[in-house]
Amino acid sequence: MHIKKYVYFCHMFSLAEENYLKTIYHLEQESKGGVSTNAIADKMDTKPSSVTDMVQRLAEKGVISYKKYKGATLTSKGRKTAAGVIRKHRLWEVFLVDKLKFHWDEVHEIAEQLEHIHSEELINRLDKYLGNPDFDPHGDPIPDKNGNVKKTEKKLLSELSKKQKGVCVGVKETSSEFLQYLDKRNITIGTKLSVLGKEFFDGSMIIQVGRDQFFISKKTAENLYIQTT
Amino acid sequence: MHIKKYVYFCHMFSLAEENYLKTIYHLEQESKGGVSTNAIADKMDTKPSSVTDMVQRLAEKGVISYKKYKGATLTSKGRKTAAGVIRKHRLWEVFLVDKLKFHWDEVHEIAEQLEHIHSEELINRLDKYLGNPDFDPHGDPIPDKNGNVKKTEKKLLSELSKKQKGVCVGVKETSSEFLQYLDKRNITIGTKLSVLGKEFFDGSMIIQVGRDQFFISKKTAENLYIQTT
DNA sequence: TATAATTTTTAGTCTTGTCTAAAAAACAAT
DNA sequence: ATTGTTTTTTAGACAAGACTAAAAATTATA
Repeated sequence: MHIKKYVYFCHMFSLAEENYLKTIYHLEQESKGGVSTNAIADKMDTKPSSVTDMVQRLAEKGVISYKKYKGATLTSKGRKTAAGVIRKHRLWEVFLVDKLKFHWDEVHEIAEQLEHIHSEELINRLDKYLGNPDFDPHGDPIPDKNGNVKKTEKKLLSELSKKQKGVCVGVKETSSEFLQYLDKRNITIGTKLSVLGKEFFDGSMIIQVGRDQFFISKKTAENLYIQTT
Repeated sequence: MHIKKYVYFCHMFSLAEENYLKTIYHLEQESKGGVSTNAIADKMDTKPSSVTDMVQRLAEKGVISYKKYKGATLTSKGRKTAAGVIRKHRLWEVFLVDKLKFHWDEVHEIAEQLEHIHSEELINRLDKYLGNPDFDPHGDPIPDKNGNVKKTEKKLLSELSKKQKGVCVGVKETSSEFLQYLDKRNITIGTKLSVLGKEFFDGSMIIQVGRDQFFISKKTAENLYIQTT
């Protein structure tokens, strides 16, 4: 429990605050309405009580709106801050893959640290140096300087039905286990694939990639973003 | 005052700890013998009492040796850790200047943040990407993976006497005021210069740079490293 | 609608890293 | 050798961010 003693006006956010904002940003997109305390705690691997505490302080700072028991929502100021952190994360990922030749399954944790480096000038120069990329190595869009993301109409592979074709444009899950699994099957951003069959009872699929055909579980299909063609 | 309750064995150092180690490393080189509490406090802009506290905890962790009232000295483990931080700092500075085209007076603060990113793989790849540089943009040597620095026989400009010549190989002071001052006089790493005259009573000098001749204060001369030729 | 289960919040504690004020040690000077 | 000054250390407090245990609010269930 924290007792508020002084009001302060600093526009810099701590590492912990930035992580909370980022998490709330992501959770907001998945589920409409306020983001619940437990959902945040789950995603951040902390306890709900810690979340309540922080969320109340963030509300005081004006970056989220929050009513007790009703969950949290980002204000426009909060959303912009969160998008800024995500922008940095994704730009650094591009740097790590394009320039330092890291593999796409190795960059997440390092980018988690780099996203908290504070320097507007740095990120602008990095952006330019990388050729103003629109997507990170996992196909996620990079927010612009104002925090805007152009949304693309992508679907989960699991939403496609038999005979539909498309291009892999991103992954939802970014764990190295999953990414390495995709590598073994030669699936990466830009890979063309088509659905040969879909099983109703377990959601599994048979897909074609190049001249290979193989089985894909529901879980896999729910973590691959496709742009249908 | 901190009470020690549990012994722990983690080999990761916090941001604050890394900064203390780095500071002690630098202070050790300037003055022989243990580094005093006040010296650390001065350099880090903290209070001596905070230093005592931290220094005692660092001693428990085995990275410095410390006797009450006698100052602190890095152990080999501590020195290696400190050199690792400095290695990262300087490699990032090279990146910022060489790749992102920052000016040498703009990189210090950003590198202060980047030096705390934890990833061995990252720094090895960065090193390679930059062409395994030996010196940072200010002429300071970059420690190798094991924390060893090859020492060069450089002198301060203030140590030279009339008619001696040399090449600027580094700066001691790295404030942007000083670096911008040097820029105005076209002095940078690699600049050849010669001492035309030296005034005894105030340590000022007349030097030649290219076809320009100008006056230089004692303070300036004490912050420029020269390799005599 | 009353009760049970779940979610969320409060209260209190802990750790790291900081601070101030005061005590103690070390150094300087008569 | 005693006194004074400086340096260093101790003691106690505070803030951020986390935790546990318990209380309160909400939601689900019968």
